[in-house]
Amino acid sequence: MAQFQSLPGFREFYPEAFARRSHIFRGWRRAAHAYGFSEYDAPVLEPLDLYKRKSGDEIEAQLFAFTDKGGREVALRPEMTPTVCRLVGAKANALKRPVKWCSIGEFYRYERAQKGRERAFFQFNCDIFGEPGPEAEIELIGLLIQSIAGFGLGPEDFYVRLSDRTLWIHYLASLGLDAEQTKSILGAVDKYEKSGDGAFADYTKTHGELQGDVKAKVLSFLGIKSLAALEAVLSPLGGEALTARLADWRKLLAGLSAMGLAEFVEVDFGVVRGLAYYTGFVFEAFDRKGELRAIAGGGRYDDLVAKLGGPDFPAVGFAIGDVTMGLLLEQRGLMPAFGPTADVYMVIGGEAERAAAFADIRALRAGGYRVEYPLKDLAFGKQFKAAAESGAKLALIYGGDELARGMVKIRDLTDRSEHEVPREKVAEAVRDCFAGA
RNA sequence: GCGGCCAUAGCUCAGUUGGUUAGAGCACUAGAUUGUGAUUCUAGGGGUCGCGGGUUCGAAUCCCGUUGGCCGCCCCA
Repeated sequence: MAQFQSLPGFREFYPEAFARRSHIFRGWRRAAHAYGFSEYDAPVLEPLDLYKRKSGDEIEAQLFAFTDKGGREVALRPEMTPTVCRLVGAKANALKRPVKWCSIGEFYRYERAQKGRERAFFQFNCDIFGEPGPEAEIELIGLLIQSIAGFGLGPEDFYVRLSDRTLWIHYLASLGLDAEQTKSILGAVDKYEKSGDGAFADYTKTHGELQGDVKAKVLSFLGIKSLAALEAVLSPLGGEALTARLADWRKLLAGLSAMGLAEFVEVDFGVVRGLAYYTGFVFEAFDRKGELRAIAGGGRYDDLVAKLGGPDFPAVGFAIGDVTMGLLLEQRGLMPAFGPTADVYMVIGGEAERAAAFADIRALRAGGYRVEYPLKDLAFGKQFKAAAESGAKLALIYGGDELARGMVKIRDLTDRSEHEVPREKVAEAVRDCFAGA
């Protein structure tokens, strides 16, 4: 038994697990590439204040935070958003807009691990800066969907729930609630799906019982699942801002629909996102069966760049976690099989033939083929077995008989056919075999 | 931070009312096999039974503690 174990919630990636992780990363990068996003990265260790500024002092309890040898208060990054806001804010005036950036990195949160949540995890972060209108949301949500659908998942597997903190705040104000009450109600809405009526306990404790009709209206608003229902509730209230906001909604939904993504998107005002810094549209992606944690979450945060010391710079972004994403792909059988993979396996007669094989092994590898061979002399039977297990299409046989005649025998492991070629034509023959496949 | 369940080989698990040197399958290594494929047969390596303490003539087994895991609560950027 190993004397040392990894820390709780931290993951080790043996080759098979690493292959799964790479598969996920590749899928994300493929999507981001297609959508024209540029990849960046930044420090894993940041000043603690960066997170306190954004989320308040309480956040420290959820962080891997400590004082470094220079007396600096630091924290392992729990998320990318504050960092990317700093990066963008520092060069805001020099960046061509819209700024479309993405990154894949590991994040750390000092929390109890449970299904779909670890203390160390990877996130794919995508953000668009510099575009205040819903055109940015169309592009970003399009990318979010592609980043999940690209693995072979369809609208029957996952969907994006779309909501709007701006409209929630408008609506609660119209019910006569002040800013503090609004904040508290949004907290309750966030919990409502899980906790039911108990979600309002915190509100009741600080602000007293909600009036019966106000509560009924909140619950009814929370249940809105379509643009038509939204308009029916809000249109009577009138007002320029509200009218403009509803126009944004129509634009967003029409855009996503025109992209052919309507089946992936559902209006759902039960979503508000826990964090208060979101300022407009918010959204979360879930598996359709509702068995897993959220796959992804995001929204607009127009005030954050300025709050962290930059200029006013509108922004909208999302993050997908690797843990839930991986669980979903495994559940649906969409993780690729893992195994050693070679294109060519060299069967070597003995020490004398090894030197000849080495020259061709190097040449084939330089040509991009994946070539394996036994490191030590093995009986032919073992070598053919190893060749089969390596997944190679071809076995090149460097035997004493063949080499004496200046030939190499090529065995196609898929159909067990064999033919001989002159040694100097091996590279060419291999190329032909793969070209014909 | 709080609660429930769990911990035996790399993996999946047996292990009798507490009783001699803790087992099986899979996986791994080697041989049968000195020129042709996933079979078969044989052998081998691998365990402080999570860790520490207690009860007992004797503990993988019973008790306490602890660490870790899974699940839930809080939280979820």
